[in-house]
Amino acid sequence: MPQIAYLSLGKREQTKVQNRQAILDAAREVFGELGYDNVTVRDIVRRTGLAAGTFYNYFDSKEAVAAALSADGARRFAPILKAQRAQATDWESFVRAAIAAYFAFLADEHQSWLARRPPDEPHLHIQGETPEMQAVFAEVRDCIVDEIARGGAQGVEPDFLAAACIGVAREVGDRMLMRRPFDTKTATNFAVTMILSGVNGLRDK
Amino acid sequence: MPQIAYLSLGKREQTKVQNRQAILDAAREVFGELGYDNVTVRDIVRRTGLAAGTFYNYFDSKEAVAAALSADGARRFAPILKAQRAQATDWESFVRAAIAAYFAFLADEHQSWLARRPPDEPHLHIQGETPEMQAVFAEVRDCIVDEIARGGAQGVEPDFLAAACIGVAREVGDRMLMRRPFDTKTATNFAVTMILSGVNGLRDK
Amino acid sequence: MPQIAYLSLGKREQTKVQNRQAILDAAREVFGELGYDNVTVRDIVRRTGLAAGTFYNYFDSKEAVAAALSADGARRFAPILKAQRAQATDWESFVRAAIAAYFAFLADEHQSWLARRPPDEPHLHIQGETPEMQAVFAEVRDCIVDEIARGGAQGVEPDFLAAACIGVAREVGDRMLMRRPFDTKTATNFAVTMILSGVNGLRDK
Amino acid sequence: MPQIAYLSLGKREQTKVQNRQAILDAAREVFGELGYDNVTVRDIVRRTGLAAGTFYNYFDSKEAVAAALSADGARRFAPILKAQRAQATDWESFVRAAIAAYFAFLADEHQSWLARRPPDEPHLHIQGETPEMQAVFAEVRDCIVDEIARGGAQGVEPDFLAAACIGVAREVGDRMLMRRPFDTKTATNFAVTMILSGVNGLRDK
DNA sequence: AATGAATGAGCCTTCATTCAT
DNA sequence: AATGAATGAAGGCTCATTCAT
Repeated sequence: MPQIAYLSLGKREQTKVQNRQAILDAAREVFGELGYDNVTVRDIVRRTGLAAGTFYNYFDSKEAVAAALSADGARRFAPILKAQRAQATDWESFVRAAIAAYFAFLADEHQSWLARRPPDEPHLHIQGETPEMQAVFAEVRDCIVDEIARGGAQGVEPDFLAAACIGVAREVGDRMLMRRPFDTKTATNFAVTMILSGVNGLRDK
Repeated sequence: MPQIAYLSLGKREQTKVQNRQAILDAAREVFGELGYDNVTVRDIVRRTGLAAGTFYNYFDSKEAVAAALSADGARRFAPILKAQRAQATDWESFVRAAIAAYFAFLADEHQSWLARRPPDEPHLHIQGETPEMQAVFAEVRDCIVDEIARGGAQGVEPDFLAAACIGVAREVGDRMLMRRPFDTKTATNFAVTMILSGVNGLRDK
Repeated sequence: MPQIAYLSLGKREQTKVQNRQAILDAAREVFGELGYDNVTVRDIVRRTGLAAGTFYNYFDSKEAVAAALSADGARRFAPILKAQRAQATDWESFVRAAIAAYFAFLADEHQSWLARRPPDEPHLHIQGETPEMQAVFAEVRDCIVDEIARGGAQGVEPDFLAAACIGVAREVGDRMLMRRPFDTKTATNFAVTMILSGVNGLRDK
Repeated sequence: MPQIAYLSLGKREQTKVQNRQAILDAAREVFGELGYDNVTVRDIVRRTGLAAGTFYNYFDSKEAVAAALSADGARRFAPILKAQRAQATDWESFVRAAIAAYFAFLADEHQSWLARRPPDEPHLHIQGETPEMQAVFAEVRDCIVDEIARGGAQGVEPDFLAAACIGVAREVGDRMLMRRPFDTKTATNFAVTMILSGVNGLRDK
């Protein structure tokens, strides 16, 4: 018997964890490749190499997997966002913090995703709308709306502003992912400047 | 017998055109209602009242219908965009023209879509990403990229700028559609101000 | 074009009717062989030679087929029962009429069923509880309950009596089917005498 | 260490017996609740709290469990039937004894089954055709056939008579179970009178 | 051309059964 | 022995597509 019991897992538990992770990984992949709506449970299990029925030992449905990925994305992103925001004292630094966090997460996510791919695979279009990215995204949105409510951009229609910020972050982020290497700094600068200047313009009006 | 022969179609051709249009209309509807990915060929055919097999006399697949709708959207949008651009003499007025055209088309499309619905229908979620809207969207993107290339926003990373413009337009546009009545003017002002100020900020840097 | 239009069916309609009948026939068979609960939709279509999906052009589910068979059984049995009852003036002749009708139907049903079988097929256990037989059965039961209520067997617990009659008819009927040739007359005599004497015994008590 | 060795079982053997019994009990329950055909091995196992695989240490399949239950039912019923028959000196008392034994067992079985249920459970349809009940039933049938063969009802077609007795017993028995409280006496009187009078009528003929 | 039934691949899900632990 | 995850064969059902009429 292992001495540090709480750290060791029996072989059974080990494969269980591995399988669960394999399913999540496979799901993340196919969601990215085919788009969430087009993915079938079979697509997911096929990629894991597991048997069809095994999937249902771990998740009830495709939706359940998506929810798990969502939660996972949010869970991993939240600390990053939080850390960045901790340093933010004003609206400007807040915007920079949030955007930077988002882009960092985005880059990291795709980096690891690319790393897992066999290098000779043709060109694979990566779709942005995976469940976890949506979750991360929602978090940023909330964060911005929150900050606007607190007066970060007084006199500006909050709904539209949040939407615009999201729009800039999303599209510039996607653009950033199309270049190698990922240059989060440039992208962040661009997006932040654009947003802050834009807001100023709106305020003056 | 029609008097203006070069405008008339034989009865055969006439129904052919009608059927084709019926399929396109039905497709537009169900794409809007169920979301492109969730729509089946059967959904489309059911709404036309045509027989299942007839569909294949006109289109090869759902994708083909989507492509046709795309083309249609672009075809209807192009003149609008062109007219707006014709008046634009500088970068500012160009941006305003393009955004205004996009929002106008957006509002019009949804307006007519809503009008076609029986008014007592429960709550119907409108899905934004119909094929034709994507096409319209792509056209705007091209237009912006084009203009940037011509020097509308010198010194600014064109890729990112186009992306940012698109992001703002798309998200603010969606937002606009959530309010009744559709207020294209406010939305346009917002988006245009945001973009122009943003670009100025980027230039100064 | 055929002259007697209302009697002719296009080839399409013809196969449609044939297929529907083929499904019903196959269903009757497998219900009899495997027992209703054990039968799958696939069992039914397999026997027809049709494709899996074709089944659903005709019926929504196994239950729907069962209902159709039920209705069919009842529809074919009702006139027989009615005709027999028409001659019945008293309780005795009514019982005889009902039992005779039931046995006649039973024999006929199995006769045609046997006829359809290839003669060299091994020995096949026929299960009595097909949906249509249940329907026929229910009709007889109603009929008896009805008659008892009208005073055919005064002083006797109607519930139990109907149950007992049904029990005798059912079991003796099954027994009859085990012999060749089917001897409905003997079986009817037996069941009727048993029931009538039994009822007399109950009355005297 | 147990004192009375020949009666005691090692702990290993003890749980073995217990598990086996747990499976049988669970099976009896679910067979009664869902109907034999609808029950899956998983249903049985779930109710025992044992692991899925454990089931197969005791039985090969659902059918094997059913067989065991059958044997069990027969084993418990046999002494009752035997005791009743011991007092029977003639055909009449034999019939009464057999029917009474059957109804008593029937009532007892369902009584205990009902008792085990939580009283507030909605409405639960009790399915009659559990394997053990079939076994008990078969025993009665054999018993009757046997007795007829011995001359209890001379001059009457034995096959049909046995069938008729079975039919009456089965249907009246089912009827009895539909009323509360179970009135075995009335049911027995009814069935016995019906059968004896019926037989007399057949003999006279 | 239009029709609409037939087709069969493929999806989701359940389940009996096995087997490594 | 007990465990419970893995397996893969079905089963119910839908759908794109074909094809005889």
